[in-house]
Amino acid sequence: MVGASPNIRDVARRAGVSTATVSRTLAQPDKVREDTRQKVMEAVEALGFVPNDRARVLRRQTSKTVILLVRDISNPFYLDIYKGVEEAAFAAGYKVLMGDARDDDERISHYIDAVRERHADGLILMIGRLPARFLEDPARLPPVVVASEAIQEMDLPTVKVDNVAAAQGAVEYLIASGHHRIIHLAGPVDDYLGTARLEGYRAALEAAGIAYDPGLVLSGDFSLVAGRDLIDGLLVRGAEFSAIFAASDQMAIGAITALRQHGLQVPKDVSVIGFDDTLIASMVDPALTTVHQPRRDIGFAAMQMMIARLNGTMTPPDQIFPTELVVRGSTRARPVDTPSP
Amino acid sequence: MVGASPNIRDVARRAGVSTATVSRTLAQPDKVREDTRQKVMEAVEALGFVPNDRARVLRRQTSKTVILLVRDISNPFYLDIYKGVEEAAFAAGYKVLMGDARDDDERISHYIDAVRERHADGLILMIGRLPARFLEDPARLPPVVVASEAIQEMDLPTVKVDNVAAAQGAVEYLIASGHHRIIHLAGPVDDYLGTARLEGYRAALEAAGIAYDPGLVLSGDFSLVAGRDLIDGLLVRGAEFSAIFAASDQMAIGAITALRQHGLQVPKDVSVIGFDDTLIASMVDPALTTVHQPRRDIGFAAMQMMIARLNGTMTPPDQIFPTELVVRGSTRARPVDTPSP
DNA sequence: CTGAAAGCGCTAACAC
DNA sequence: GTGTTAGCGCTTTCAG
Repeated sequence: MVGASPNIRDVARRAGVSTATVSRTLAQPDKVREDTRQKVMEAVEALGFVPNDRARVLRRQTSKTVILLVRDISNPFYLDIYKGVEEAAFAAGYKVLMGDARDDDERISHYIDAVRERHADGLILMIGRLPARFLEDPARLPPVVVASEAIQEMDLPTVKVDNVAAAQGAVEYLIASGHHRIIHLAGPVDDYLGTARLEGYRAALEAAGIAYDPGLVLSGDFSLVAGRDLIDGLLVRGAEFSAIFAASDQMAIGAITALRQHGLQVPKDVSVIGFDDTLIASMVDPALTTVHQPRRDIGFAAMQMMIARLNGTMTPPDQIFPTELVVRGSTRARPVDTPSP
Repeated sequence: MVGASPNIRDVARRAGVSTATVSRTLAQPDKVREDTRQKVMEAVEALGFVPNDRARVLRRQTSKTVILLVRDISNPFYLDIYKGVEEAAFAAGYKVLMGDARDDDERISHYIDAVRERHADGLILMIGRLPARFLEDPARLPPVVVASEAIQEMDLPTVKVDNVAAAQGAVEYLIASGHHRIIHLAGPVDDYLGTARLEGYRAALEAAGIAYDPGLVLSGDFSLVAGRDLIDGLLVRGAEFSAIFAASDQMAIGAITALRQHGLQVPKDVSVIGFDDTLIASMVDPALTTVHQPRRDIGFAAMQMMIARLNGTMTPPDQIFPTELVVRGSTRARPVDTPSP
């Protein structure tokens, strides 16, 4: 329908100048005489010229773009991270694209290759593992920064919170409230995030002299559905417990749904703690007690680290952000004076 | 640290062939003799060569990439749309990138320009408006398909549901259950989605002989926070109503939060209907009555339409998908026999 | 089946 | 201040 879009030569011809002048006018207007600039801009406007960024990138050898690869785009946890990344990126003239790994090796490879194919200059990873081919040969990795997660087999620049301490704090709070049989809805236990929070859970138990019962630990993928199904299964099997510590708000909310379906009330019958302090945590009923993470700050710092790497400044040191337990309505003390029936 | 990545010439040199042969080996292996191919592949492997896609695109004049631009990435509604788009894209060898418009003209322009700069071949819009410069001069738009929404001023290929009928059906259900004073939490009323659902609301009222009261219609941006704050404001002002029809699940859930904070119960005191049937609708308590949209199908169809456009096949006709009212626990009949106090 | 060479659209030296 | 020219890395005729 529409004719092929104009290129820099069309503009040059129309303005009666060379392509170099057009390029200069667009990039450094002050290096061009007033009337020349005028002519060029007129031609640009008339033709609706937009420089072909592919050609520009090919020439400049940098795309000023970064890809943010997340574990599961449907977890709202990543949204504020994204915003933090974007803020830092924008300030430095970078663009951000977001990709969904869905915990799938093929997809992960796909995005890593996208960077190697020069679609982007760097990759911010929010996933817990890497396909074997990259572990074997780290030279194949483009510039990478890990945010919130960690790749256990490799020493990559990382921005995160102290997940062990955060989890331990949450579980200690439950124990201090009189709970002893505490379920842990863990993340995938084969990667950092899952194991770190599980470790915190175990540490709190140990500190309180409570024996660790593997039967109380269930592993899921941080999603609503996982939380619901795991707790449902547990209740069907007749397990007994008075509290749940979930490794994400999503799993916590899913768990509450399952508890309700079995006629149990939160926090009257079961106390529940989540992780992340996403927006929905304060909107559900009862509002969720959860571990707050400074998501925006994490994203911002990760992007800054990325920029430092890209600029060749030596690898920046890892950064650890603080967390905070936000107590809301989904937890309460277990009445100690009530004798069991 | 790592040396610059190898290019096609490095591979050619190492394999002792021309760059053309390397290119051919990678693109059409069967057009190359067995032993040549072997030599080339060995060199590729040894060097860890990944073709620079920017250069390839520059030469081929097509990027096989599509950008999906959504209104607000934090609304889970878009996730299944994205999955549908991606499925259709993958089947046809396309990649999908997702951008967040945040209802902001500058961001919208940014993404449209990204396509015009050849980062992508086409744009799937899930936003309700376009910056003026594109309305004035449609030739400036790259290949576009609109999904779920509509740009009122322009006749663009569109995939959506019948929003008027869907909204009308939901409100008729409330009326049939005995509700008369029904709040409508509308979307932005200056674009298609907001006005279409409002129109359905009005039509249902009119059909039942209920006078339209503009004071019962509140406009928000489909978000959780908007739903909560609008209903909160209403209750503070002492408004009376027995039901709410929200233009999104997010607003409905936010509304329920506000109702609770004012001591009102759902559905005992107020019935609530949402729109979209997102995952969370079935997980909250009470589960949300809502209008189901076939999100995945919408996304899939939109991408197929995009591919048809890109292939030059004439502009495909618009597509309308059916919706369905899913009745759950957040609505109930208003007891008619109870005299008002 | 393979190689030489042109060129995608742009930028950056280097001249003038 | 502006033009000429080489070339970013790849694909694709066109010869051979």
